Amino acid sequence: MKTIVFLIDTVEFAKALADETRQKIMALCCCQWVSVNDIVDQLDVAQPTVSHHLKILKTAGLVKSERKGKQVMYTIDQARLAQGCCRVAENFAPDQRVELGVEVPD
Amino acid sequence: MKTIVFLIDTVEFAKALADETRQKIMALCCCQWVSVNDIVDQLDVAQPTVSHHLKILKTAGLVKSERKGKQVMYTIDQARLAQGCCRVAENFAPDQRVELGVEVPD
DNA sequence: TTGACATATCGATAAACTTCGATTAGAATA
DNA sequence: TATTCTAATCGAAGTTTATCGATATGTCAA
Repeated sequence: MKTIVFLIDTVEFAKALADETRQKIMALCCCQWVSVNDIVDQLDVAQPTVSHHLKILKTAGLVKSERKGKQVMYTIDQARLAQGCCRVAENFAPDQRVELGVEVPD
Repeated sequence: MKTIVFLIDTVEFAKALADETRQKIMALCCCQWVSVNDIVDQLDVAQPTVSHHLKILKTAGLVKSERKGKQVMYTIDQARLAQGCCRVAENFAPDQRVELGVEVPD
């Protein structure tokens, strides 16, 4: 069996994170699914701008989306995001112990 | 005793990381002290450009520097970098277990 | 199928960023 | 002190990015 591992590109990862509006959007779709309009309503940003940022986040793999009727719902891909953080730490702070723990079922 | 905690600004942190040349520079000064000229010699980038990037990295707290004679030596502030990674993970992937381990002396 | 709603794409503009040559500032040495 | 070596700053040019209004696409309901 061939195992394909998608290594996160740390530059693309950092670029996706490197904007205040995008981090606000990420904060809104952390731990919940939100529509584009939900985000527009809560931030002082126009709808095309939100769509633009969501596209960047999605391309970088930081959010995932799902259409639900007329709406498109977004949420953070937490596993992917954690993976990116760990990869940056591994690359540039190898002497520190930054670990991606695994949830152990009760 | 008052404990002052400098919380990393995750936007500034990500912006500092969000450039290929800067990540190359970081790779070079990871786990070792290197001079500006060392970096210039190993990358295909002009000296003012390297100084510019080092300044951004330093302002963000990702590298520290020390003058040694004519030269200024730089190295990554690994603790700080790991802290930034953990903070991003805490903010945007709270359900994942990304941990900053503590070295235990033998 | 028509109308209303939600989101994506397009095109333009302004701001931010990267890069480099030229110059300046700082430190060691002859 | 004059010279040389190293790094920082300045100013300009080119590129990338963020933003928004206008418009197109897609989905549902009447």
